[in-house]
Amino acid sequence: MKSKGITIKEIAEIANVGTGTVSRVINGGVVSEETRRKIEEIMAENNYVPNSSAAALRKKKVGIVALLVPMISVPFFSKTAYYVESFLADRHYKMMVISSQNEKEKELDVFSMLQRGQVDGLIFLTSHEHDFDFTDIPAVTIDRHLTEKIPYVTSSNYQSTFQALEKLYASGARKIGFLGGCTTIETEVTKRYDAYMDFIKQYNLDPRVHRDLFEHGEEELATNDFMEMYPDVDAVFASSDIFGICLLKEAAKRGKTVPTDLQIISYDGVVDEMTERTLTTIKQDVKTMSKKAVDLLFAQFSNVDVLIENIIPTQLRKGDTTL
Amino acid sequence: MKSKGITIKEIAEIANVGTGTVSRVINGGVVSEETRRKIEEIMAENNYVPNSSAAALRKKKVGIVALLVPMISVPFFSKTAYYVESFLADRHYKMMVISSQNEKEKELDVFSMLQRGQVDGLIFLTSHEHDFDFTDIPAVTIDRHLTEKIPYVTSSNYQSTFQALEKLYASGARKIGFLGGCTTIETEVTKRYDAYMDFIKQYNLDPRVHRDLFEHGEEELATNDFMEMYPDVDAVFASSDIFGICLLKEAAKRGKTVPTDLQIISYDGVVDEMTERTLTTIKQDVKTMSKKAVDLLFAQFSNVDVLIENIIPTQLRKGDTTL
DNA sequence: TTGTACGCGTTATCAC
DNA sequence: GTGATAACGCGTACAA
Repeated sequence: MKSKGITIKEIAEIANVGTGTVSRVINGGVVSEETRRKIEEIMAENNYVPNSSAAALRKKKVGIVALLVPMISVPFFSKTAYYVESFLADRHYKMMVISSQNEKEKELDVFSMLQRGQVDGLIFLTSHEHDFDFTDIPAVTIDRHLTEKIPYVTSSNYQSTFQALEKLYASGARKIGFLGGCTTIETEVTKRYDAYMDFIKQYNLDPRVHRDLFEHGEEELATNDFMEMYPDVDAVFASSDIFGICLLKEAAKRGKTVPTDLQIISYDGVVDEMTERTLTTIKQDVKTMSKKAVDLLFAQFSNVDVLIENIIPTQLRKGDTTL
Repeated sequence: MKSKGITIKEIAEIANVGTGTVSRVINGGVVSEETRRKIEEIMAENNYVPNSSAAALRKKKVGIVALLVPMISVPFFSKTAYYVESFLADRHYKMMVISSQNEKEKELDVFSMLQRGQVDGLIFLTSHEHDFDFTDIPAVTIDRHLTEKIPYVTSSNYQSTFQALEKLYASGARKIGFLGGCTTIETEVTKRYDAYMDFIKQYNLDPRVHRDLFEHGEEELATNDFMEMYPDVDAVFASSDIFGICLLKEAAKRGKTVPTDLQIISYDGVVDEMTERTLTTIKQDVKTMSKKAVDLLFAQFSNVDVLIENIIPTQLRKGDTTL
């Protein structure tokens, strides 16, 4: 099976036709029904399979898209990967996953893959500054407005957060905190924090913020720090589900009852089935976001103009962590 | 940047050398220090990048490995993907992810990718029967003993499960249940069930089993059914963390206190940070398993003989769900 | 140490 | 509708 690999040329010889005709059979070109059947038969008999690299070399297209994420094992990213892969598969494309672990070098690697023609396009969810020239490269970002040229998909971060905070306020909370990570650069996710700060100002409250360059895995410690800093909080907006869960644990440790002593709303909504008590979350529509990202990329493949900004609505899902 | 793409030939012309010399510079062949420096400079100036498809066509190697999983968003699989990707990256290989959703057609697609030379090798965690000819194909499975030729990596399913059950017994549990999914075919995971049945027999207990072809997402319902069937259980072995979490929820619903009324031990140990209360789990060493899988694959690339069976030890991690 | 020339397996162009 | 043939960009004998 792996022995040799028969070529299009040999198939052509056996069938007494030109290689062009065989190629047309493979690619669905115009071939008489008779010869098509004959060639297909011969291909099946010799279990011929076309060689990807050769086709890619000619067509200047490999049929692969790279997905760049900070860490594929983080639920939001693995869920995104799941949907992206499925939408790519619909178009007979494959997905290559690069888990950058926030290392700049690894992120750059993806761009070189693009230049080498190892992938046709790029979808990325990353948070580094890049001095790369993005002119004319087929790429889409998620949660990041990189340049005026690269379309991006994101959720209604600002609005959703603001509304969630107002909900907490309406339920009586006044000592509302913000807990979350941040990145070295501005992203769409940053707007969750912006919304919080605007809210605090507008409602004339005291800010209770813990926000830093946390690595994945440090959330628990960060949450502990947060509760040390603000032992009196009565509600917290967590900028990701992970922090929401950490808050649940931390509350238990400190004998605080959720949601009576402490309310929690988290962003993402990707751990529904994973938690013992359901978090009240701002649920991102990961499926729609992924579909949009794929669609935007293929629009670029076809040189179709697209909107740069694509905001997908969220849904506030009431769980067990709010009143 | 994407405009044209300069070729090795043009670089050679500019440098007044043959294409062979340029190629040698790229691939680390024997070149005089002087010309090497000159060529490298010219390559940098014209930001030349070698074309992947052309190189792959010649070398008959693309530098890509496919990872086939049922669903990339499931924690155990995304964690595996994370490690596999990182170990592949160490060897300058890329990872393609195929999320089969248990569809046979999609699984077959991966084999065709191998034949087409779109990937060099295959790591798969899947549960379908395949009449594919596995002779001589570079592949490794995880948790599945497919044929005598394909090496596989798994954890000590039987032993670990048996020991966990004995632990429950030692703590006084006598109405011990088994809750988990199963597959259409025998896999290494099946041995967790085998261990349970052997344990029940050996200790002369009554079996309390709910085990079926659950889809991802049906776990909650299945857990409810389980508790309806056996309202009197005092301990449950859950064949995955997901079921462990579902049991926690279900216990809460029914006013059962964990671990006094109900003890839980689950297999996998991949959701540590995700749960409010820490599950007592049989923790698989996913990192070592992934490394082993990658190593086994590359051994095949180099025609090195390898062990077919590779069992990675687990660790019973005491959490909050056992006495 | 270096250059030449051929082949890797396809697709696309063009006459027929 | 079909068959030659020329690319696609690179690696590698082989000769120099």
